[in-house]
Amino acid sequence: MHICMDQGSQLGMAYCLPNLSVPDHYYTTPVPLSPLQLPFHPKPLQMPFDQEEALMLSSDHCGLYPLPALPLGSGHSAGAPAIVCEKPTVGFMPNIGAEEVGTSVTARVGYEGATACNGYSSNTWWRGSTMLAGEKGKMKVRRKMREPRFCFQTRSDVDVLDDGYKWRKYGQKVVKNSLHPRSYFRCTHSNCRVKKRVERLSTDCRMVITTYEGRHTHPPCDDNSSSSGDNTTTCF
DNA sequence: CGTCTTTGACCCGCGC
DNA sequence: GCGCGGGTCAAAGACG
Repeated sequence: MHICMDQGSQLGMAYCLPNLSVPDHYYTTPVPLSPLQLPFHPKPLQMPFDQEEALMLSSDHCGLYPLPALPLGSGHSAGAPAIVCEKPTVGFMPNIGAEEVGTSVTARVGYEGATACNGYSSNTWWRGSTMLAGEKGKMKVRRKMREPRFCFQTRSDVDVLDDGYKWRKYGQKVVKNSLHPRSYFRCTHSNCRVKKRVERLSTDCRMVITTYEGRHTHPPCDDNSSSSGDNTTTCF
């Protein structure tokens, strides 16, 4: 397995460069990164996807804000020598997300950011936190801008990959132009508003697109015994 | 009985 | 202004 990521993400790990012009390249780390470790998820994912599958990191044009300490593949240097490879799709597209990712044949990881680059806390949200609990229906507080999003695509038989956190499903929706419903999950930890969406590619039902939104405010569950889709673990 | 999933309804943003 | 589509809520049911 390889991790591929474009320069936007690479730079985004260290700097905040909102208007950076980025060469149309992907960078492939020559070192196999296994297990995969996501920026928001310190615990390596237990991914049953094809070992030959390539994973690519990318970010949208304005999403170049600092990633959290990103030990892409713990033990491997994020600044390891990179191999430039062709970018498979259009260049530095805005709003790389599940929709865009879904057009790729290879598995890839995208880091989708909001407009603000000066940190997670400055994202222009219609703060849901301003809504009192039980003040439902006041959807004026619905988020206007999205949290930083990190999406990736894997080939897997299971929908929900174990990333070390405990999720609660709060919705499922059939989306247009997709044969498979999209599932919505929320981190069960209190005060943690991280969400994730899981859907399968209509063109390849084996491909699972997972989109994380937001950052966890707590460490992951340390229960390694949990299997994919297993919600028996405990977060603290 | 507590927790989680399902699912229909509701709300909002956006395009026309 | 209207309709469509995506995202969220919450009641009800399932499950352990």
